[in-house]
Amino acid sequence: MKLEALTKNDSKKVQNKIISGIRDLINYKNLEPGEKLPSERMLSEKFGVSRSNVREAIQKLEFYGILKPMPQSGTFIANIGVTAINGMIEDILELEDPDFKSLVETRILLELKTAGLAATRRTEEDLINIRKALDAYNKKVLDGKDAVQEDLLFHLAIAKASGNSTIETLMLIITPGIITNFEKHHVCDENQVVLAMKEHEEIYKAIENQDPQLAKEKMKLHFEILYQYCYKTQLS
Amino acid sequence: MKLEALTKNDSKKVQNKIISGIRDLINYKNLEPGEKLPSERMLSEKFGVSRSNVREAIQKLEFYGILKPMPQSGTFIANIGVTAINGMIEDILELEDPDFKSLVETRILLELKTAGLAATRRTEEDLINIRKALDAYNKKVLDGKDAVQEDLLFHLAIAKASGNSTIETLMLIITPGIITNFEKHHVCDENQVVLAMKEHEEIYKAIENQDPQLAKEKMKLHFEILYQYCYKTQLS
DNA sequence: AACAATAAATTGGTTAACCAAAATACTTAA
DNA sequence: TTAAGTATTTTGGTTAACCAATTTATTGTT
Repeated sequence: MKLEALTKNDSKKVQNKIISGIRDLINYKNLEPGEKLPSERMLSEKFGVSRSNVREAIQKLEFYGILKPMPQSGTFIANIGVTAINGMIEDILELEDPDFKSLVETRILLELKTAGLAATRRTEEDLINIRKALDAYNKKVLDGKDAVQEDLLFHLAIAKASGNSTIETLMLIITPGIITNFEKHHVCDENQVVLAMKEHEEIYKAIENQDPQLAKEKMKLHFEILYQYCYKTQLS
Repeated sequence: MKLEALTKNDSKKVQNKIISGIRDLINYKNLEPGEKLPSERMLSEKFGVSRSNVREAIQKLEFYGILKPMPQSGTFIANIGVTAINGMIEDILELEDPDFKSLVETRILLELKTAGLAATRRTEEDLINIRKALDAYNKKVLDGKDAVQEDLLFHLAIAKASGNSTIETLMLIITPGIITNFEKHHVCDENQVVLAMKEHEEIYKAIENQDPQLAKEKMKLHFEILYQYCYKTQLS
């Protein structure tokens, strides 16, 4: 058996090792919320890894809001308590790559919400942006070209119009996974792509007329086929 | 006027500059999906920033699934098309820090879903974990101590039982913002904390009995007060 | 001309030294 | 003893050199 490098795999292992090490430190030393983590140099020495590895792990935990590095001062533990940090890190370590089904399920959940919210809160500017995205999609489809991206941008425009920055962020996070899985599963056939133009138009109209209930319904209709593809049952 | 350092602010500006620079590169050079980005060294020189700055920006875009660094080979652009990348980066650059309202709105959306899904899909092991979290919360409350963290862990246990890894990830992402804003707004008073024990119990029972509709209803009830605090209207 | 072998250049990852701001320890003056 | 001032240490951030895997270019052989 060859001694392979497996650099990418290793690097993830190293990062998880550091993250769990930080968790243990917080537990063992019982660091209070708002306290400082040991310095990056100490951590790299303690865990036997490079300082850049430590910095990467810290950046990841920073993304999840657990740590906050302060220049020339130290990295501070978020003021959310030891118990929460333990639970969160435990979950973060176990996080697996999202499967297509869970992506779709989540996307539909978010999209139905954004459709309703956008209908309620959309500004005139939002409307213009959605219209632009819609036209771009139609043009691509009528030219017989692939329009997966334009489709996504139409939906992201609605997300932005929802006035909920958190949902918008979450939509962005799941979007790449959606696109790559779409292409992998060959979800979009010719009929659906053309049908979607009409569905999009109806969604747009509902948002324009500020009818949340209708916008939600039309969005649900729009996702019916995709949902059935994943779950073999109707979208309730 | 003093020439202040503003290191933290600057570093964000630098990162955005790099990210938009990368976007422009992709547009201008019209890099096809799956192609390589210019090397980190070239980018750092082109943008007049350090290579570590470039690496950080790349790591951020990696998180959003737009870039994928390959050791000793290059950083590859996700196979999601130029248009989608443009739209996504545009949004990422404009992303603002989540406000409390949007956090709560999103949390309720996710929690109602996880409650229903957990009721349908929970395993025996899930049930045990939820029970544990529930007991931990009760103990803290009965001891008259703060139990915000234990509360969150109860809800995260339900999220895990939902069997939807994507939603679980999203819950984790919004959790720190929730906790810090909770403390800022002093949302939890004594009455609610005690009342929550009963509500939690009912949610648990519904999940145990695999009654999705009831679980969702009980969860909605559980969030009623918080929602009214944010929006001054009833949770529809 | 085509292909295999080899050498050079390029790549992301890693390491270690350095920087300026910040925190701490120490000294000094009242 | 206390408070102010100063020197030292510690900190995250930055830089540049280095590493090994990879890719590309070159050379050599048939």
